[in-house]
Amino acid sequence: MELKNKNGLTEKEFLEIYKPGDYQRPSVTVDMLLFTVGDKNGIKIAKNHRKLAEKGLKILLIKRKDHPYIGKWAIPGGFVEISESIDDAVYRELKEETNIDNVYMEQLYTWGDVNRDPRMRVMSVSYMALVPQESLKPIAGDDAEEVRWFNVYKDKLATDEDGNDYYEFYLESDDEDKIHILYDLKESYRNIGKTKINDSTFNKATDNEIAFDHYKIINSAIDRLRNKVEYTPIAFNLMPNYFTLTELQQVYEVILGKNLISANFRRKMKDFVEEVPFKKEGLAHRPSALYKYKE
Amino acid sequence: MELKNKNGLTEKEFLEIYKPGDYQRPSVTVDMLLFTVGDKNGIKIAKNHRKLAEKGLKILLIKRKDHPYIGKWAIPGGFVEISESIDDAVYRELKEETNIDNVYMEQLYTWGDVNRDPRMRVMSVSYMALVPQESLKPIAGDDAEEVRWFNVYKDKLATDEDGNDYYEFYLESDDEDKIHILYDLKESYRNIGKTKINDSTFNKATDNEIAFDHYKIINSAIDRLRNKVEYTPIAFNLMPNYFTLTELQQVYEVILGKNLISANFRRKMKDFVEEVPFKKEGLAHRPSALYKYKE
DNA sequence: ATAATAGTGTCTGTCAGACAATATCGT
DNA sequence: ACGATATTGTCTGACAGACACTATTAT
Repeated sequence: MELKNKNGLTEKEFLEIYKPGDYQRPSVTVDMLLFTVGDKNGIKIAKNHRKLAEKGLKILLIKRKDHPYIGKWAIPGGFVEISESIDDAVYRELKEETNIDNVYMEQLYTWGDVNRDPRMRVMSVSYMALVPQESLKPIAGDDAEEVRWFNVYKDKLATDEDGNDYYEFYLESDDEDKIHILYDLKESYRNIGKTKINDSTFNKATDNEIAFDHYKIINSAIDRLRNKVEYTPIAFNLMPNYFTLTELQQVYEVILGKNLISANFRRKMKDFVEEVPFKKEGLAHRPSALYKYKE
Repeated sequence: MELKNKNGLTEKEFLEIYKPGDYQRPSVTVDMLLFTVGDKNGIKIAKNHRKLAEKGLKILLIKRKDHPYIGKWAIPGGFVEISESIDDAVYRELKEETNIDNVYMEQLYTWGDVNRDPRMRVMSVSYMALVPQESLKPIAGDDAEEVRWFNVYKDKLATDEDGNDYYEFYLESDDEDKIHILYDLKESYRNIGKTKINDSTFNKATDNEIAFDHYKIINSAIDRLRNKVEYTPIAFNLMPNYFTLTELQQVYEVILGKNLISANFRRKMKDFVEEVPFKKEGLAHRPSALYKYKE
């Protein structure tokens, strides 16, 4: 059953003389969207009022130190080598740039517009992970002048009569030279056939921009993260070994961007946690039971 | 604010003299998983018994006419050109190979193992669509000797004490020279950090194989399709303008691979359909109301 | 009348949102 | 006792699965 092709070649013969064409190929990168939940020092400087919250959803960005987009903030990542799988590449980059191991990176989407990068054709496969802020020792590398956690917000402001949704979407760093990057975001809907498609339109509202199309990637990752946290135990990646249900609830609230009712939250978490026989004491109120992740 | 890099170049100057490195780049293809629901002529020739069903979930495959995997069945697709976006590529290929327009193709996953293709490094971005069988005029092209719809099944057989799930996963063509491609599929679970990951292990149980890693891609697309059909109106892409609720229910049953209770199904569909003022008559039973897709 | 499919009503349990009520600490 | 947070109970409405029951056609 040695099949031959129209030139009378077996597969072995075919492969021996096979030469890849010399047409142009794209470069392929992996981008890592690293999220965490951590303390927030700063306050909001945006259009609408917001209560001071003590924890915030954060994303790790690097400041580019060469063209293009020099000085702009970008999602960390790097090129996929010819001899490694895409998954291997993203875990390698994660280890190299943050020293993190043993975290599941979920593939989100592959971005393939033609002019994403002014140098050449670059496709980017984006991955996401939720990591404890402390677990990470970011290392500024060749591409990065600086590495920083940004609080990230996506709050719905309104829905118009056509069903378009308007959001305030912004990133903000806590550090002394506070950076605030604001986009006005409109999510509109159209039909292809009978399927409703979502289009996002960004208006840059501040000078401090994000490099490349990375604001689109961040926006889409937030949606995925919020969705994912609702039906998977992904948030437990952020918790220490023992934690209170209130601490866990805060993590969910920060990721979802809304307040939850504790009675309902506890009911929902019941099967995913297991009480341990000691408590968190020393505070001026009833001590809290501690729990660990179950299963 | 004309920023210069460490070599004293502005962005314009940098881009003018920029030369992409000569490192090797991967080839990138798009793969189109075209599903439909249609009449089934054949009967099952597999391990367990199955009632004869009149409709089946089908996927479009092409028979390769050159090495590698000559004579094997593969998902249609093609290379992404250097000057078109990935989305443009998949819609172009769809139009070229099937003459279909105006269908939403959803990006599923990007497959990037190193040895997917024995010729060279090829990454594949997979997309999925549900299309009416009649709307499609498949054209055998350069790569394809033949184009054919395969009934596709993924039935759970058992779960063992470790929580591994065992499936029968197979493809089968209706035509006179019936083709039957069977895999024994085990889905196991492991943890990376606190996240549960699914691994699929395939054992080829027949000689008629699928080209490349396309059986993995098909398997993962079925999961996505079943999930998607539960919470989006994607199935309406398969319906004609006017249809009965029983016909719609059959489509759902075929995609989900299980029977539904009509009272409950009707309740769930109530808001998505609108009755039209004529009926489907002429059959030896109560005539059915016709509906159209609403909104 | 019968076969066959169309269509309705209703009981059940589950689950989420809202919120009231009670518990237990340090001060 | 008071303030603060922890924890439980319970009412509600939405919804899904199961299934019994009624309706309407051709033969």
